[in-house]
Amino acid sequence: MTAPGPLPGVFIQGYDHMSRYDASEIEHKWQAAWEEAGIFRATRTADKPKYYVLEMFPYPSGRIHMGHVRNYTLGDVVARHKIASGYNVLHPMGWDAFGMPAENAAMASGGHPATWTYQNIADMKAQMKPLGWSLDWSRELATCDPEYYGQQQALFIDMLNAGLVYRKNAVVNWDPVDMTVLANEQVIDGKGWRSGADVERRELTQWFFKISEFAGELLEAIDGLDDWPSKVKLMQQNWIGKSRGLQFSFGMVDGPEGIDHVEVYTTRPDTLLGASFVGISPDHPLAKRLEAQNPEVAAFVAECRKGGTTEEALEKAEKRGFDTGLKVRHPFDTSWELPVYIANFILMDYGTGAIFGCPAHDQRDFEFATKYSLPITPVFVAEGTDEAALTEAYVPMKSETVRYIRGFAGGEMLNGTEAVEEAIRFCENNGVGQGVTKYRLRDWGLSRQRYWGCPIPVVHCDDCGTVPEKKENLPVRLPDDVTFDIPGNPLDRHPTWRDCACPHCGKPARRETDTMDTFVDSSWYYARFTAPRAETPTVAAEVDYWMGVDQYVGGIEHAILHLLYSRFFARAMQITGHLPVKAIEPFKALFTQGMVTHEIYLTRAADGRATYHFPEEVEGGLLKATGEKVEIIPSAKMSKSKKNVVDPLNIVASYGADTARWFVLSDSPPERDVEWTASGAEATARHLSRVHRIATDIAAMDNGTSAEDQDLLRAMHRAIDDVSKAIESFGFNAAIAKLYGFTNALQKTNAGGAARKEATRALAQLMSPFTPHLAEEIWSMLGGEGLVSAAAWPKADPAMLVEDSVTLPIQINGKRRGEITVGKDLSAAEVEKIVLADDAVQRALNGAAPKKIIVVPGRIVNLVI
RNA sequence: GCCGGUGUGGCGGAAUGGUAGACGCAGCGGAUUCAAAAUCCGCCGAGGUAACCCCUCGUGAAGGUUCGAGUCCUUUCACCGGCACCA
Repeated sequence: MTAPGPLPGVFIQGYDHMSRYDASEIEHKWQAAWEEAGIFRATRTADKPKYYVLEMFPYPSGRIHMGHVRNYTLGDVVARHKIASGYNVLHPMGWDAFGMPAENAAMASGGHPATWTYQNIADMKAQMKPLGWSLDWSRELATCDPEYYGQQQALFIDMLNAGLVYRKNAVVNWDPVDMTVLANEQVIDGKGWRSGADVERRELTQWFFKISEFAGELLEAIDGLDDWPSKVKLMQQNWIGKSRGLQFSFGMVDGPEGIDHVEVYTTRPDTLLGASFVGISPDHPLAKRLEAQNPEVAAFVAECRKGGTTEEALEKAEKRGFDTGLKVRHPFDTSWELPVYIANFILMDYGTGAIFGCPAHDQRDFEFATKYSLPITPVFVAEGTDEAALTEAYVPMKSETVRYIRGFAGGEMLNGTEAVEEAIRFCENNGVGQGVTKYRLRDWGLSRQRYWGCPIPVVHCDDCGTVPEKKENLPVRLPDDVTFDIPGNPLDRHPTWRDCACPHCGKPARRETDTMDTFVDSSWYYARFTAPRAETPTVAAEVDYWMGVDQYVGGIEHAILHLLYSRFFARAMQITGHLPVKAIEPFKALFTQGMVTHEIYLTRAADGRATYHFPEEVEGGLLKATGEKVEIIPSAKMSKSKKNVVDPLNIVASYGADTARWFVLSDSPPERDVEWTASGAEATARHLSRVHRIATDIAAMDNGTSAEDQDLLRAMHRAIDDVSKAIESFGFNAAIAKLYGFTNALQKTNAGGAARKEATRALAQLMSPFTPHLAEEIWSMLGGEGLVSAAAWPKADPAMLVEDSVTLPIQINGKRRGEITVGKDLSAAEVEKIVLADDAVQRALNGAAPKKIIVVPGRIVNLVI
């Protein structure tokens, strides 16, 4: 990392007032003042409404980045505005502190994950404090603290007792590098989301949360999340994936012993007469039975499992099947027999793990049927066409009406949705299966074979089976004496940690050595913040008062997993008595912010290989060191490997926290990406310096009056109104634009000292959510009472927002041709008269009379000629 | 492939269906200065015009609705993001 460079004279030189803008001095001073006043400590009082603002807590990597700065500044603006607006604000901060990087660090350098993690927390906190966020640090928590994870264990036990947790054998994604299981959601392109290793499929006994039982409820409740981005809601809806279909059985002709049918699920029962084969998953019980008996099957199945789920594999891999030789009978015609294939593209986790293939109307089935020379029988054809040989599957939209040539229910002309419902009704009436609603959402596998996570508080006893630990024995602490020199789970190989007494019968027993997925930790921290030191997971009075979170702020990358898990946990905690019903949706409003991006600078070697350069190494498109021209890639996500990073510490050291805060909010709407530019940061620093100078000058003025006082005060009220509205609607870039405008007005005005001082105090207040330190400084310079951070938010006087006269543009046939200024209450008829007398209008009319005149009061006049 | 989102000056972006380009950056000109930095003032979509005026064009493209469209509708292109052998 490069050291903060010398300042390019932004606020030092040439500014020869007695007190120049020294960000560092100001920021330290006011942070100390806030600390002393304790104004950010959340208190529960009956006299004020509450407001809970929360940003997604960070992983303690040890270093904050610009994304953090933007995220926490966004939340801070909301929090500070709400404090000033008279709310008891809860704005806490903590650490998502369990997880693999700590173990990786321990493996790499031989230390202990706890040492590494707590050092990082200390470092990161030290980096965060100078940003001046209005956080209640007294509520700080770390998920790796026994104080936290002990309560998580209590919660887990309650959930276990409530039947929300269970154990089952399951095919899981095994990360061979990290030696751990990954949730389906944590497998990205067939690779582990952290290690990047190709994921294998293995069968293990795993702990699961019954989130799928809540699929319907979680889906329906999305409609009530009015203050969530519709994009996130849609992503969750798709993830939960509701489908309507028919579940039914194919009877087996000569099945292995004990297996006389194959249960399938289909969303297209209307194509039943186009069935040409039955496919089962390699993990289907029938496949397993055959695998045990037939080495050929075993080989095929093993091949499927090895092929795994990597994207290339799936892309390249043909649809492959293994003909089991078994036959099933078609439910409509028992003499019609279909072959049973084990197929590599069928997932055991979805539906029943078995399908019937209708090659005519499913491209995947079509390819499969072509490969294995299975019949391809169309069930319907496009309107106005006749049956013809197919070269690819015909898959129209379900809303499209088609002509059924092998339909068996409803009419001939139907759209897909109607046909499916008719087919389900027909099948149910004829005793062939039943209509069911299924969800794509699967249960949440939470077991991890890792050390640095919350131990699952259960005990395995030879006599009593799997029993929860007694609550009085919580927390089940992680042992300190562990090593990480070999992969795998240190808990598993610890000499004594596993040994314990059965909580039930007292005999010697073994602890569970799985720890919890870190998504568990972050699924309830929002509730824990309301009583972070309590000896129960939550405290009724506190959660009743503070929950739910009024504004949650974080990245879109958590749109599905974290947010869905949290919604599930809120329900589970309600069932187990840890949260009130009103907090069933934990996050009332969600805001997802964009990234901070930066140009990438690179030079290329002769062979075309890129070398990346830090922004500090580049000036004017040239490398400082060699003068070589650099290639510039615009607007890329900040990434250490591409070196297009800007260290917040350098920015704070060079320009101050207020500059960093202002700039990350100024240039783009918060939900969009913002590009960090050196010139933009410098311009921000210049502007803040200018504000300081203007305020210094005004503070030194006499309290005179002038004819322009009213104009300035009108501008002030206009600014109060605009900025307040912009803040409330997350238009922070717009709020900042208005603050620029108001500052310009303040600089140019000839108003008297009294009015200018009043306006400057208002400016300080309006700036305080964005640049709180400078705002305090100005406030105190101008004789503001107490801290501006604690002062009541200013209110715009409606009377001062009304202009006496308005300027109306005049359009002729929709094109602007001139303007008139008239009294605000002038009648439409009067306006018409004035418009018609206007020179530009006369010229355009050229003697003719207008066909039509539209007068929109206070807005515009349009003449049609 | 499906589902979203976004396309506006050199750049980031602003515009309840009502003056397109607020505000900022960059750039240009000027004041100040011995000079520079800093600061202040002004200009800044394209084209036409000697020029103020004024005129023409202009919000990815093509249509449409409307007195009036960046905004609404249809079609289309490009880019970004999410999802997927999901039965």
